[in-house]
Amino acid sequence: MEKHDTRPTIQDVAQIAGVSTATVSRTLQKPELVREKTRIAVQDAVRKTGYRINSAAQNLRRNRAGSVLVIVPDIGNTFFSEILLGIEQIASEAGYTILIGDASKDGSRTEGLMDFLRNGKADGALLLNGYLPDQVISSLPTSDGGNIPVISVCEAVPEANIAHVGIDNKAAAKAAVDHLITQGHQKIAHLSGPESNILTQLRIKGYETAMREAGLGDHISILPGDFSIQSGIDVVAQLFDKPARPTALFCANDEMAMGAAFGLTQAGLKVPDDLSLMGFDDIQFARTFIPPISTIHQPRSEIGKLAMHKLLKILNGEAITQEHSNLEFSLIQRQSVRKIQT
Amino acid sequence: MEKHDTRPTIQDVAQIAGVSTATVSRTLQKPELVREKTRIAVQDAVRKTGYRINSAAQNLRRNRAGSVLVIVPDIGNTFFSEILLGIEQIASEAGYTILIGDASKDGSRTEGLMDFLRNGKADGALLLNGYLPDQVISSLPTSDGGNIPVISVCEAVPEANIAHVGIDNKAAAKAAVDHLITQGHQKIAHLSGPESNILTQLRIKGYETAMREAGLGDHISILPGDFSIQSGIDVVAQLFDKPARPTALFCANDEMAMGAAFGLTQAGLKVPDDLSLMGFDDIQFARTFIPPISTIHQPRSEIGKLAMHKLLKILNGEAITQEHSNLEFSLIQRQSVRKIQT
DNA sequence: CTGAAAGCGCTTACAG
DNA sequence: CTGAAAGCGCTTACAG
Repeated sequence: MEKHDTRPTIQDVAQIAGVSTATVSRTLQKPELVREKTRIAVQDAVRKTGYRINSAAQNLRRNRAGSVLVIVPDIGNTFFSEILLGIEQIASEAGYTILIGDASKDGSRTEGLMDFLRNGKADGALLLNGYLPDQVISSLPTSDGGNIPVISVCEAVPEANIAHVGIDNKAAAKAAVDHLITQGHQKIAHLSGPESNILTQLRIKGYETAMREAGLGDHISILPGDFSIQSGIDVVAQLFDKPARPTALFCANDEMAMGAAFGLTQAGLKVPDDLSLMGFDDIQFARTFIPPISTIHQPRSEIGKLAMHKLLKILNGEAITQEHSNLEFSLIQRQSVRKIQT
Repeated sequence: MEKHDTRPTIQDVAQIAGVSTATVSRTLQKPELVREKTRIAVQDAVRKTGYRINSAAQNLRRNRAGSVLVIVPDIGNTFFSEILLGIEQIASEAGYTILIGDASKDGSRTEGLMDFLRNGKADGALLLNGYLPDQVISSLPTSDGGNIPVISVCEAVPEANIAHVGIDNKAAAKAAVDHLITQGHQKIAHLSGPESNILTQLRIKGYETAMREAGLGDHISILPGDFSIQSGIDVVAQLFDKPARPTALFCANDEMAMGAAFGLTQAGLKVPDDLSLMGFDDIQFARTFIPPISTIHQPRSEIGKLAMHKLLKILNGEAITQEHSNLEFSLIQRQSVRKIQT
């Protein structure tokens, strides 16, 4: 059993292969530069010694970290895991490692996590939490191309000059509400996310647009939530307060829709008989919830992959920041919406 | 806006402070070794230059990676996120960074991920997936204390000489079944995890023990599942095949319990009226599922913290491997189990 | 196609 | 309490 500090180095390989360390390095990094015979000798020596590159040395020499930081608001939220998987796949193909930082919901840890960039522990960052103060941005190191190697995912960072990957949230919210309207609903309320959140604002806009275009402006009713299951449970009481109780509730995410269904059940009401529910995101549990939740599907894996691809381009000095990409969402009809005869 | 390759180094700080790089390093690492006046001068220079340590250089010099690998079978599984949070908290306090590797359910990627250890990209590993072939273990570098810096979490790795943190799964499964028995159930079936899984085996043992001790050995009925929601849905058909349909089903995890509830609902049956359900793990969604799932709670955050603490000890050469620690579980009664009059 | 040599940014044993 | 110097393990421009 070899000791930690006894790992074979490039020196050992060079000695055994009878070449210089430069040749070993070349064989490993750019084999096409090395004569076949030499290459084979080196590869044999690598095998014989069990040599593995020392990443710290390589990174120091290459002036990079070999890793990218992914900041999520909450690791415990299933919405992010598929995005992470997409990111990780592309990153590892490119030889990058992923550092996952949980920024806690209030975003207060974001700044601390950004030290990873400043310390050179990460070469770039993917922000899934829509939070990045201007002063933090300006303190960040830039990539070779002179760009800030940071990309916002799903939640755009308002005003920041960074690239973004997500979906058209306003259009998606409108599609959700349009669906409810198509099913005959008119009194449609909206359970929104936290006020300051950019997604909240876009989804509210989509809701309002759909309602107005259908001549339902008078029925617009926005109830404040915070994306948590609990705020879905809590909204049920408010629903009863209304003089004209809505027949449908469009929730800004699936968790709140599930919470609302739970609260309704506790109050002796049923979904969709007593209230139709639309969610947003299509998280894993929405499909087998009772009843299964109709929702907006986001292509999470694709979003993660595209975001990482873009970041790689910036790191290679190929791309410019500031570009926004929206991927296709889709409407998933399940059993939480009932058709109303009109 | 400074360029990436223009970050201030310890040299710059030394020059401005009028001291040697050694003194700067000491001020940063062991301030008590430096005279106050000197220390202040250095700290001023650090502030003035905006100096941040270069981790790659530090790690190279210290012959460590400064990070630990956490292997999870599936990032998308909410069960792991709280464990991860616990791990991350302790790790970051100790100045370690976390690399999360998704091993995919079949464990086939585990070996690839172990290259992080061999490459020196990680100093140790936390295994949440119960898989580590012997030959991999013997190829791993050891820590200063001569121990293998790997700890299994939740799922013990059979036969491997590595430390472990989790709960007493057999006792927990027995407690779950005892609860069902206390509620008057006799025909209690068990939906198990995948056969080869160590947790599956322990939970089956707990189930069998509880049944036998209650004189219910004849009612033992083990249905094979795989921890997925789908296998919970699929089990419903098998339930109907039985000559004497069970009145309760103990599921080896919450996802399968939720799947079973879903399948039952689709078949026009209700939980707990037609079948009582017990889950295991107490994942986030169990509490607000309809009906809320009775289950076994695992102290996930504590498990993560303890595991990371142990790993740190091994990395510091303080602890020995091979030690097993079980934390307290608890039985959570919710509404998926009905009391049977006897 | 290959090697000698410099250097990436730190840390630390040694000497004073 | 502080500094000069060696060295961690790589990569690469330069020369041949």
